[in-house]
Amino acid sequence: MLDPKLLRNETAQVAEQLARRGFDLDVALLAKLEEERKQAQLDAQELQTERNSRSKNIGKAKAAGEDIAPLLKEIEDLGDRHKAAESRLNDVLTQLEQIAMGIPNIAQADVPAGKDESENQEVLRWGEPRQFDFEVKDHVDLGAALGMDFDTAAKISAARFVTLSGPLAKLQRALTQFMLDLHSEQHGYTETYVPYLVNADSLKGTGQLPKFEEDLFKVNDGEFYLIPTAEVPVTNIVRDTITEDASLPLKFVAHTPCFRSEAGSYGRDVRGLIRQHQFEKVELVQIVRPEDSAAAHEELTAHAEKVLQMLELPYRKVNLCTGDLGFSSTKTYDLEVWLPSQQTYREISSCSNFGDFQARRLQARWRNPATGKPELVHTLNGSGLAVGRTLLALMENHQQADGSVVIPEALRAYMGGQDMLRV
RNA sequence: GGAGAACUGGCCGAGUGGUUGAAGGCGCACGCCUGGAAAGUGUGUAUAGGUUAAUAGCCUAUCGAGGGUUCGAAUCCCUCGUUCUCCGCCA
Repeated sequence: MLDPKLLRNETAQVAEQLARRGFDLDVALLAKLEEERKQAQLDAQELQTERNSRSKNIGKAKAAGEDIAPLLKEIEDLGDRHKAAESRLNDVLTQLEQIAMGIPNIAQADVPAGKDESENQEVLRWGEPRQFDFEVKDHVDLGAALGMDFDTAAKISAARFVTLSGPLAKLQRALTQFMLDLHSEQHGYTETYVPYLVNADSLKGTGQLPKFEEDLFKVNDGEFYLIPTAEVPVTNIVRDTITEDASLPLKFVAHTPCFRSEAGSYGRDVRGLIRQHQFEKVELVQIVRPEDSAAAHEELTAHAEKVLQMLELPYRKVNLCTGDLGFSSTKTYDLEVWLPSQQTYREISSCSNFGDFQARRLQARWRNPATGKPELVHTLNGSGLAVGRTLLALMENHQQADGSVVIPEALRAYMGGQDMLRV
């Protein structure tokens, strides 16, 4: 959520900023509702004040043993008037709230303007895509011989699920362990275990609700939702809390499965592991002082890049343009790994700085020693990395002519010293 | 799943319908006292919204959350949540 004061007082500038990312703010409607809100609030408060003072007087009169009947008669209709004023106020507030919850974050100044992903700005490339002297297979073909089975998963559940068995299942676990160890031991994150079913308040806090409900799996009639990313439970650790200055920054790393309905993506990436209803991800989350968030964003992205580097996977880093930027984000770097089978870079990590946007919804604050007051923190997160996509990227990039897959050096300790997945 | 008890400010804790945003204590901040400290002592010590040039003043809300009763609710009623105890079940 944007700062309501900013939205109120600087509506024109906010609208201009939002237009940059293709969001059309209804300035006139907002101004009208704001005017109504002000009047309704004034009315309600005025009646409230009167009721309070009248009631006090009745109390005094009663204590003094006077007859309070005439006093009661005087304010017969006050209650109704007050209720009416309050319900008017609530109507307006609800409308304003709905609008506010649907407004995306404002992009930082160095986010390139653009309409869609084609206008994202490449920041850097790391590693050389390997030249193969044989015909490359994609991970589905490679996986068929190594224990990756989509048909069995479809029988058990549906399309967009997978079963892994044997060495591939172990490799996925090894990747997860490797990432968790790297971030917790080398990068200063606290390993964290969180619920995979969350309530609606948590999803509102991080911005998935109310706007993106169709992307989620709903459980038990809406009592819970399956998490689409660990960002939700982990960031919500600080919901409704005031963190002491000395404790900042908070850095969490969590491994969780992620569940996405993929409504609206029918026909896209139907083959293979790229787009699944259920996948594993290691997520990095940072809660920082506002002035530190830009630096933290660079740092967090570098932590995710480190994983790709250690796994010897070529990638590029892109600064998402305004049109491709996520709803809650002020700035996002995507890391895209090279996929030989597709001869292109595909997203494997998304690292975002949300500014105070999530913090405001979460009421996540810190006590600023300079002011002594609770102020909103900044929140960030990034995949470090999406494990399923890492698995497929590793298979494809490190495949051999005979269909076996070389295990990168950094991972071998997690595979009992094994250096290759043999067919 | 069943039965019972509880939920008050940073913490502890008083308060069963009337000037209670809330006694008292602890903690914290500043001052006095002291050679310095402790003790003692004085003052202050929430969050959010509105109004405003103002983090001045004023108004409003907030005693787990949401509804209700009432002129008036921390106090009465209902629903929900959380914690604790006992029973059942269970990895």
